[in-house]
Amino acid sequence: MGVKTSLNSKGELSAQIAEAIRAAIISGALPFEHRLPSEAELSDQFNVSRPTVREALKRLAAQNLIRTLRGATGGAFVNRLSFEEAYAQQITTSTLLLSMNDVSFETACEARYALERACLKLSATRRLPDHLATMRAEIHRQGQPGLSDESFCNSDVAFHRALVDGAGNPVLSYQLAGAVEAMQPLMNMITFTARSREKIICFHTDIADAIEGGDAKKANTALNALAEYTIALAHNVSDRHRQNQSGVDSDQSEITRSSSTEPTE
Amino acid sequence: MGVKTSLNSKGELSAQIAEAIRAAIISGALPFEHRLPSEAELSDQFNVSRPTVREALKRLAAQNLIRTLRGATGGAFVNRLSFEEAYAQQITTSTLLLSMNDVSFETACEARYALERACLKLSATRRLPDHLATMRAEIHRQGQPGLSDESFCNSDVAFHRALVDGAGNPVLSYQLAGAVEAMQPLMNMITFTARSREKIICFHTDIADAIEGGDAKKANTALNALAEYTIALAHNVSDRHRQNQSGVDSDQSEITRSSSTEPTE
DNA sequence: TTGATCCAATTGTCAGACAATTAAATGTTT
DNA sequence: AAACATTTAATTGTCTGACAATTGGATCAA
Repeated sequence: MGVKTSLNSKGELSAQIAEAIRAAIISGALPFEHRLPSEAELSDQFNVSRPTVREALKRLAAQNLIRTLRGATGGAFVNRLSFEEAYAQQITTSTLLLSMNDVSFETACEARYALERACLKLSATRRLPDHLATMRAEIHRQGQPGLSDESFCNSDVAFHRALVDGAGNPVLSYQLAGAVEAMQPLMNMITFTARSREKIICFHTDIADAIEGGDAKKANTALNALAEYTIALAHNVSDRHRQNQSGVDSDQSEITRSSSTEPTE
Repeated sequence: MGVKTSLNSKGELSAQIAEAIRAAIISGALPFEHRLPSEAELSDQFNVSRPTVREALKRLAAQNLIRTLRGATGGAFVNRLSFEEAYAQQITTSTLLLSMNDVSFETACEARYALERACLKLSATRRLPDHLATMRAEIHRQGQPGLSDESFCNSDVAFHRALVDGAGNPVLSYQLAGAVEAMQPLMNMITFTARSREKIICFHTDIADAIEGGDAKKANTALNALAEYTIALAHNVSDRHRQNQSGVDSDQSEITRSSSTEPTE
């Protein structure tokens, strides 16, 4: 029996090994919770050293494909990708993509509201009392005086999450999580005046009312109004931004310290 | 100047280091194409060994956050996440999620068509001749006799990709790529009869006609019809499937060989 | 100036060791 | 026999030091 697996392709060994194992997982040859051979056995099978195997396993761990446990019964186990993990991955990827490709606020906004619009009909018929309660609660929170911009944006995200989750389709929620959450940094750029908050809350209330009444059409109208208003707000901000902006080129080259760091020596 | 960075938090060092660097990248402290310190310098800064640093870097590489190059001017460079890479990541994550959480065909289908519906309006007004041409070409291809099920599904995906891309919003395309592509394995399970293909082509034609005429409403109607029909088809298949299915439990424990492998000794 | 050669920096890989962790096996006491 | 403490073995996590492979630039010669 061919226990040894040769790798002919080119490139780094750890990448090849990671790819081989990933393919095995995706194909279903390695079922969930299945324990991979130990690092020592793998390095034997692939005829490489243990550090190389470890680099391969770390690659897979970074993609949530496996978890590793220490100890006598430890090892690397095929991870069942949960919706939670998928959400998180989706969000980080979306956030990075947006921040790295200077997507215009208009484009991102358009995408976000277009996607949300897709949920309205389902949400209007299926939303549970929970979702509605969350929406109402967030609206209330948004009306609190003295709420920071960041908190307001967080609440905004929570409101829309509830709206999306109301559709009762986890796949839909997963797909939209990235769109909604990834917008947050961009949203945070907008300094909401009291007046604009008031209007936004008004739109939110309209949406919640429509969802409560099962009126998808009315919800759609309200969401459209919110979308238009948001984009208009952003337009103002970006105009002001353009005026203030000069060629600022930060030249930091040190890695930012993690929260728990201290200079040594 | 504190060159050394201490890591107080718990867990594996390589994970902590990866997280610190990832945070620095996401925060923008490390701009694109910026070269990270060499592995030796990093192991100095974080006060760990080089293998540990390497594991951290491999984790980041697996997430497309950095690339590494060998040689005198080599090193690890902050990678600008392209839409292409983001697509690919999005698709693999979505595919895994669906295959690992036995999402019902109905749920996935509903999500997919709901998302697509979000693009119709934009696509009807913005689509370029290219998109329309692709849609027409794929429709034609779908009508070819003797086309394999897999090719038909591929063409189906291409058709819908064109529809989505017609909206002219890369963020939207990115978000939907996962939904559409991840459905393919599920779609492949359905054996399309000549009769059902004919109907699907009919719906596709209706959609293309509507998009060409800029009639979002008509396109919406056609897409709804297609969605209903697809789900009905799937229902039949899953019913038949249920009858045939008994508890099959494969117990493979070997890692599938990569395409270029051979048993040794 | 051009071309070939050498050099230094850097990542990729290896080997072997030890630390840390964990569950199971073993032994001991009640 | 049951409950508890101890040992043990397996496994991952980390370190050290070394060498190979690669690659751009420097050096030097024609």
